[in-house]
Amino acid sequence: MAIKDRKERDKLDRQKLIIASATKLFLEQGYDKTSIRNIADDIEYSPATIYLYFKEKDEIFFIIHEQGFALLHQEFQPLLEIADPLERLHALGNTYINFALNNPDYYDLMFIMRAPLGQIACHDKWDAGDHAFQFLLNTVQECLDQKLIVPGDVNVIAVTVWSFAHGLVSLHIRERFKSMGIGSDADGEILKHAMNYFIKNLAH
Amino acid sequence: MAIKDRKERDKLDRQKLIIASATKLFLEQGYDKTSIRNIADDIEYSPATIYLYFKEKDEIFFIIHEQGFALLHQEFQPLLEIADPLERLHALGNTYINFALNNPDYYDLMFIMRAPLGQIACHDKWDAGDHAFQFLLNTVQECLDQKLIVPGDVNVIAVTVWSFAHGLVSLHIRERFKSMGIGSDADGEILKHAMNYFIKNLAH
Amino acid sequence: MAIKDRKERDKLDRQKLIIASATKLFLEQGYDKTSIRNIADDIEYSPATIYLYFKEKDEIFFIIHEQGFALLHQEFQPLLEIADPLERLHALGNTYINFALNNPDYYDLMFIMRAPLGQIACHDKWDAGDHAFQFLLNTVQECLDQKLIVPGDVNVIAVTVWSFAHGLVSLHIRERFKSMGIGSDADGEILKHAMNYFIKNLAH
Amino acid sequence: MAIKDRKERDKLDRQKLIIASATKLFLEQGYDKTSIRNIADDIEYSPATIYLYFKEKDEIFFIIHEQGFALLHQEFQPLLEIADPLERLHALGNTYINFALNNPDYYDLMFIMRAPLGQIACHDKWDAGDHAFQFLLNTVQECLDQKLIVPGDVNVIAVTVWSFAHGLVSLHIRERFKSMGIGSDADGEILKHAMNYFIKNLAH
DNA sequence: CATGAATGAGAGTTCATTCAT
DNA sequence: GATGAATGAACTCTCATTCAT
Repeated sequence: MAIKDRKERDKLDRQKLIIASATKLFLEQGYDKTSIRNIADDIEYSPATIYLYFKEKDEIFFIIHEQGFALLHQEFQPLLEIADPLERLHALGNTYINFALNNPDYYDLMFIMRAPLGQIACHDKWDAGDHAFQFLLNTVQECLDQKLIVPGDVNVIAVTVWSFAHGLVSLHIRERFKSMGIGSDADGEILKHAMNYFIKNLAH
Repeated sequence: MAIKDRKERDKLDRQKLIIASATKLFLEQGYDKTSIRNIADDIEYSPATIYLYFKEKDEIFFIIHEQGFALLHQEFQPLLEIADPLERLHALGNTYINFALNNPDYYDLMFIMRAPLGQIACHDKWDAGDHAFQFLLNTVQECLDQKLIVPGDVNVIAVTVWSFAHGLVSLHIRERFKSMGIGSDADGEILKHAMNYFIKNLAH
Repeated sequence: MAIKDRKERDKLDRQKLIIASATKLFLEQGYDKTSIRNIADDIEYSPATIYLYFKEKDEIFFIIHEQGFALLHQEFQPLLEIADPLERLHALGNTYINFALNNPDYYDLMFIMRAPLGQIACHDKWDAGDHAFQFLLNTVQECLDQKLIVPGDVNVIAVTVWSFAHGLVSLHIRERFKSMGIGSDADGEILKHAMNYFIKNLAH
Repeated sequence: MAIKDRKERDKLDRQKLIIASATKLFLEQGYDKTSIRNIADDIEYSPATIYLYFKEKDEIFFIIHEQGFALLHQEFQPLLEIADPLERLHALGNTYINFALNNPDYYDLMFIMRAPLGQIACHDKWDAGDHAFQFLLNTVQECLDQKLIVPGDVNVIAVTVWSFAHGLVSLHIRERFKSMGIGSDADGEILKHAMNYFIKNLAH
């Protein structure tokens, strides 16, 4: 039994090793430029070995995808302790921006990239996302209940908030602000200012 | 003369054919995965033929880009006649959304896709984009001057507006609302509602 | 009749035009890098036009080949007037070197390049070459008759002379002296010195 | 252990196979016209396989080059034992000719073919060549010291000797003697006679 | 279990050449 | 007579993937 256990543990270890390397490379170079061979070289195994643990390249990236959502979820945890829902909403926005700025490649994979993933995965994949959106919905609902924000349909408002935040960071990540010559963007300062302005409006 | 004309027309037609196919494929598969061969297969010409009309792959991308901005610019024209700046701002947002919904391929290419923004091209290419952003800036400034919106830095506000609109349509285009199970999105109705809510907030 | 004549003349003119351009490009860039399209662009005709005058690329280069031999032949003419055969032999060597240094691409095509030419051409092509070799043979024979050089078989001696001269210039043209770090070669001075030494030996 | 050894041997065998094929094709068609595909077809492997053994096309060429020089170097070894420098010089010439006649493919590659002499490679590659030339220089110098040959600058004389030998074999290899109708050349007899004559002159 | 070896498919690009007009 | 348009075949090189060992 013990032997079997160890073997399983070994197997998991190597899976983790692969994912760790893949994540590293992916975050460094992006999806397309991360090849199976790169990963194999990095972990000093042969490319064929990787196929013992994962069916195909996309499967690896599916896992990275999930990790991204796990990470985002984790970042959201401290927010639960903020009592005031409006304040919590604002913090949510800032946390979202920070996550995107600190993990642009995760963000890209999670919210921008055309998914290279098989359909089957589709359902599971978004559990984490759904969860996060629920959190947003709840917070907005609380704000509405306490009349802290301009009244409206809760779904519409949640979509508004998410869209705004996503627009901010995705234009930043894909460098459309730079193209437009919007200056102080490099440090992401303007993103915070915009978020402030947006929340101020909302709270009216 | 007539013959010459027809030939010119034919040539333009074939250019358009290539561009149309390329646009479709770029959108469907992304820039990297769209090969000259794919395009050639799609239009049922040989790969070499494409090089008779375009110097290199990037040139095709560049032209599509430009066309997209030209089209957007055109859509913006009628807005100049709206006297009230807040009303104009609202119309601008709706026009932007409509453009994105009607031309998701162009929109993707112009504002979402990561693509080799060739150095030389970079400047010219964004003239159109700059122009559009200027238009937004001016409108926001007028709104501020007439105290129609919550006061703030004009750049921050413009970025806020653009980000919101971009977030809306890009989440829609990349089907992240669907993934989230946000229902009535198919018809894009929710986008309009969100825009209404956003503008109402702005106008306080 | 006159019309027919003119047409023929026109045709020849255009052939010459093509050859002139091809020669220019060939001498500038070498055989492989000279494309039909280059030539067509240069003479401002379409590539297809060139095929009205020549069956294929090689045919053009066959003619250039012939021109090279004609040119070499021409350079040899003045030597006929040198009465002393040894002196003539020396001058022949120097002329050969000069021809190679002044027309390295012709030389390459004539004496170094693996012929890309059809077999048929083979016979005619070398008439000029034969002629030149005859001239060398005769001169050597005269030297022998007048006991001006170390005695030996006339063919062997001719081969010796030609080989030496060819070795000199071909190592120079293909830059093997440079590779060897033989310094003053750039100006070709060493070639002349070697020729002097060689002839001095021959004359014992 | 044995297994590992065999695998290594197999690997080397396949490298040799590629090199052999490449050498053959390079010679037959020239560097430019020899494609990786040609080589792959010839050895009945896929083009991609070749890249498992060599990083790029140039590397193959470079290795062939080196091997050629190693072989030539080896052939020169016995000559060191010849005490008389003039005799040694003569033997050197004959060895050079024999090397060229026995390995026309290598010779072509080493001394005739035009090929992209990659920058980095350039230095190392010619070490062997330099070495051989040094050997020639030393021998000539000894001949001069012992007053066995016509006096002159040692560099000039070495160039003279090398050029002569190179001229002989390269005209032979590229079949310019045949074209000229110089008969008994097939067996290479005339080359030896020419070498004899040349040395006799030198020794005067 | 791990891998060395291999490959088919595909990338962008260029070229000599052909043919209907 | 001249050409615009087109193409097949070729190029070097990379990649995800497979399979015998």
